[in-house]
Amino acid sequence: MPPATVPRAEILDRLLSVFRRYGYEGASLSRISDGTGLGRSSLYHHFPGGKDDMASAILAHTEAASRDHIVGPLLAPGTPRERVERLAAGLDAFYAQGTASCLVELFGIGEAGDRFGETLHARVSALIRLLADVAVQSGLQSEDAAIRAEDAIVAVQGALVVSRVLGSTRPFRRVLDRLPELLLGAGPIEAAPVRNTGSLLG
Amino acid sequence: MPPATVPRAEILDRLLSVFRRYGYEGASLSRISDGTGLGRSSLYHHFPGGKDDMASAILAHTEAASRDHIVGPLLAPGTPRERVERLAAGLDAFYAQGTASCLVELFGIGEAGDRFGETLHARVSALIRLLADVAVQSGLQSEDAAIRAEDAIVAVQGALVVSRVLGSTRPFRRVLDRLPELLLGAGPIEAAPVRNTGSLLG
DNA sequence: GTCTATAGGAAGATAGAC
DNA sequence: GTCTATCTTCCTATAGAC
Repeated sequence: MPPATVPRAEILDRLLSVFRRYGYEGASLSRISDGTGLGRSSLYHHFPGGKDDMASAILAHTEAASRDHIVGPLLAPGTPRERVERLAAGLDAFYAQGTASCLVELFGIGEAGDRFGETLHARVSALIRLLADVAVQSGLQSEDAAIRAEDAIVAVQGALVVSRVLGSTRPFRRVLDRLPELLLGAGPIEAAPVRNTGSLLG
Repeated sequence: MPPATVPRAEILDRLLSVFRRYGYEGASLSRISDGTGLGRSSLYHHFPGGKDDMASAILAHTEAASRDHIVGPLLAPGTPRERVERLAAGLDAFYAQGTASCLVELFGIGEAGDRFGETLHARVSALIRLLADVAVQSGLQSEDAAIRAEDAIVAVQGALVVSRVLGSTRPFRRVLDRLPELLLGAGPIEAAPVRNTGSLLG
């Protein structure tokens, strides 16, 4: 069999799916080998540092994917609402319609957390700041924007957890649908949903 | 039962903290032994089935704790708002002010997920139904109540993830503060959800 | 109930041929 | 780049004394 050269990006995609399935600690070299189709030696050829090296490469790889699916849509031209709607579509792709665990769950616990926690912290912080910028550009005040941005990330992460445990992508899809509203507030055309702001009942 | 040197409840608490620190796969018997102060043989004496047995016992143990901190406050007498406020206090205790990972992160991934996923699914589903009941009792329509209940759980789970990765309990505390509003809608007196709880990114 | 000791296997990682 | 073979370390789990 000739050397069926597998592109590095493809290897990283397969690696990520193994880590997403088993978590960092649970992803043994045997499972990684099975999941990627690469033998142990091939794995160590591509990632001399072993699992740690693989995880680092995955994080760098997902950062690139994040630029395509998340940061790009947010920075591209358009109204804030349009950009957030594109972001929602990008998140849908990035998280495989809500079936994929978030990276914090995979690399933020145990020894992996000690090793990669700071990287994840930086990534999440940067994303929150980015979302807050968009909210500010839509006219919200700085403090309100920061809170909404954090709430939006909280909702996305929580939806991934709940979707997984319930075996349904519905929570994730609902959060994505509400993302523009969560981040920017109710739009000018579609009135605020049954949000009971003036009732005197108690 | 002869006098046990360490009460079973205490053992389970220590066990849970080890699993919360390392996750299921990462919690090796050595680490469990260190974290609990029990030798290997003692552990197998208390849990003949090994790690699987320990995790099962922890899940049963947390179900009891859930009755004290979560279900109890929700079913105890009082207005829906009072009950949800008590629930928030119970969640605060249950999740150690937001510093503890949720069980879905620990036991819902990898082999542990195959083994305990159904249990977690049942637990989360039951909790969502319980929250929806309270929302209905506060006057919300059934569909709205169900959605709000799910959103509330999404927010709590997401806040735990984000709080951990940011190294700050603020997201979790903010979600608990907003929990009555999330679940029941804005109250009759304070209508504006705009709330200044401090600067972001701690 | 807890100890020491150890079995049996799987883990991560490496060496050298091709 | 991939293979087979192997090393060391750590793993879960058990046995038997006290």
